Amino acid sequence: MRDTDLAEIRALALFRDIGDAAFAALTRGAYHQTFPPQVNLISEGEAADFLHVLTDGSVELFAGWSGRETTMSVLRPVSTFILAACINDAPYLMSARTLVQSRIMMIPGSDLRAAFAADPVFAQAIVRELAGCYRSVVRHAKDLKLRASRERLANYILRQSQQSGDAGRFDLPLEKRLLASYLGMTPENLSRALKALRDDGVAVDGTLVTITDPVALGRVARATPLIDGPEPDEAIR
Amino acid sequence: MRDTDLAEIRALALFRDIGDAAFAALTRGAYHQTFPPQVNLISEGEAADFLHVLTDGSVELFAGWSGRETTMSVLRPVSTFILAACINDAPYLMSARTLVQSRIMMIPGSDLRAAFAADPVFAQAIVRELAGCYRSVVRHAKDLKLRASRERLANYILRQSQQSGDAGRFDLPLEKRLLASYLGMTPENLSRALKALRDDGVAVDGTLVTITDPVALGRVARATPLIDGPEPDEAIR
DNA sequence: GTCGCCGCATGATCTAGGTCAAATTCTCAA
DNA sequence: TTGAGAATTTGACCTAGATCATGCGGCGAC
Repeated sequence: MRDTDLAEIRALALFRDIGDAAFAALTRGAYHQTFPPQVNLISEGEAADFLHVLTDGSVELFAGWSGRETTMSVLRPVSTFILAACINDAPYLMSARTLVQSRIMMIPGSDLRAAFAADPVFAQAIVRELAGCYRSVVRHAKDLKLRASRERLANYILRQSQQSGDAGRFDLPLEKRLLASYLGMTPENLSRALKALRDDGVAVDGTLVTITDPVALGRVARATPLIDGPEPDEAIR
Repeated sequence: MRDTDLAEIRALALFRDIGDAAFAALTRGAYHQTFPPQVNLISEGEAADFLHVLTDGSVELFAGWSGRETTMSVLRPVSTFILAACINDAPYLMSARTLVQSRIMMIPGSDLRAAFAADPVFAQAIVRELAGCYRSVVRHAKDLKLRASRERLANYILRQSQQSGDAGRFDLPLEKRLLASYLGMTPENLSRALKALRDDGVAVDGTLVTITDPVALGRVARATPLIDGPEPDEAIR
């Protein structure tokens, strides 16, 4: 593995404070690979063999049932995924695929569990990461159960705008059909909802979203930190 | 705290394998209290001060937004809750209230974090517990996003039946309005959905549910371990 | 008992959002 | 540049499930 890659990974909250020995043991057996777009990295139901760390690109976590499929999360660098399955040595509950060309480090689950047992500082970092993932899904579930689709969209736009520097203007970081799936609606309905939000201070041109009236949009969204953050999480950003 | 209580708690997966010193440190500052029904234990947004362990009774985790409210989970003994908020020292994302008279042990967050740092075995147990909670919410989210309400109900009935010894007959462990909220539907619609399932092998009389035709019900439910378990989790059981 | 409340069921109606189909725009490779 | 296929939009329509209103039945307070 390249030293520059290692340095970048070392800077992750998950690895920042652990001992050099533990870090070396973790990365010794690890792969760091580049994948083309649309590559299936893992499929739900399979055994969890590797902790994945996305260092560059974009990865979709999704799940399917009975011919249907839904986007659970879209990850940006630098994030870890499927930590929970890996820790518990359980089958994945979600599948993962690259959306664009992506670099991903894969750490063998056995190494992960060994390092976890050997280094208390690493254990602490793992727990923080896991707790963050947990809270992120809880937010997603609350969003789905408590809000109508237009409200979810309005809040998504506000969150996204804030994460892009709060300039009131940003590019959607994913295809609209995936955003629709993430928000729990159909692409058709997302299209209509975006048009409907014109009256509430949102202008859309292709992937460029502009918030023309933050107050009006805020009235629709009624954002709350208990659903919309801020908190470091692995949801779409 | 009574010795019998302590023994029971000690037997929890979370505490089973930790050292006596760590366990003593954890329980020294802990309370073990009995609460009447319908008592608010915690409210979302508040700071997380205590890890809660339900030792007897039943507790509802719920969340609200903008005048709406939804049941996220209903806990049975013995379960821990709000571990994630406590570990991260972050605000609760969910509120909790007793449904019936309940006994709950509360361990100060500071003690929890101290024990976590001091005892690697405890740290490992915490991570397992957290990973289980995470996977439980992911299942809930998949259930909500991938299934129609009747399908969710059919699967709930199958899960519940299995957890009650698979006799094909069990008592609903919660009020129907709470079940409806947990399943993401209105009480009216739950009532109709239960009636509709008569054609698919389910008979309901009050809180008593009887599966008269497991094959037919299975055809509707199309259960999968990737949503419906089995896995120790903190969802309704 | 019986009064009043609450959980639940049922019917009538409404609507958010899904489905289907067709037109339009975008992407990208030849 | 051009053409094929995909993404998106738009319109027409439909349905799952919400809402509203009413009635029933159990249960606790008095």
